[in-house]
Amino acid sequence: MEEIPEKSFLATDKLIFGIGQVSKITGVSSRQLRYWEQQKYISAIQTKKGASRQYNMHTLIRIVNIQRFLNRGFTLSAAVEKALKIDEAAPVVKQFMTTQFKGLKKEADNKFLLDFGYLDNSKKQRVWGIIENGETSFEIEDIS
DNA sequence: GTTCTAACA
DNA sequence: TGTTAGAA
Repeated sequence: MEEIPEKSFLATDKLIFGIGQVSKITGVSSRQLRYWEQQKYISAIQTKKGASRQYNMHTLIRIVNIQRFLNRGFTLSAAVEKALKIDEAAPVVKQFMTTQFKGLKKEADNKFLLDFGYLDNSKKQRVWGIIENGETSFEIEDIS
């Protein structure tokens, strides 16, 4: 039997994409990808000589983020800085959500409640994240 | 057929 | 940044 990794069921770092795949997925031209690498904005998996470039999932996501900011009108260098902030925030947000997110309640087709657990140790109030029609907000429920 | 590097009507 | 060349 194949052993299943405990931290994540998908070994995302082992998913690799060629430059053509990345270009089609992200809409970033291969010319741009090579230029960005030259500018040290992104990096391909260590490869020999003039062999074809391969990118891991993290780099793919990074490329997607940079492209999104470019589409919003940012310059390349500004887009890279924005993407870098996301790279820093992602693991923190992930840790917070995995520990604090308790479950999901579907209240209607267009309304979901995210259970964020107790507000504090008094356990007298519960925090809900609300998402309704694309709008998000918080709500505190008093527990009697 | 795809990707690489280098160069530029 | 696009595109093109010749090579791998």
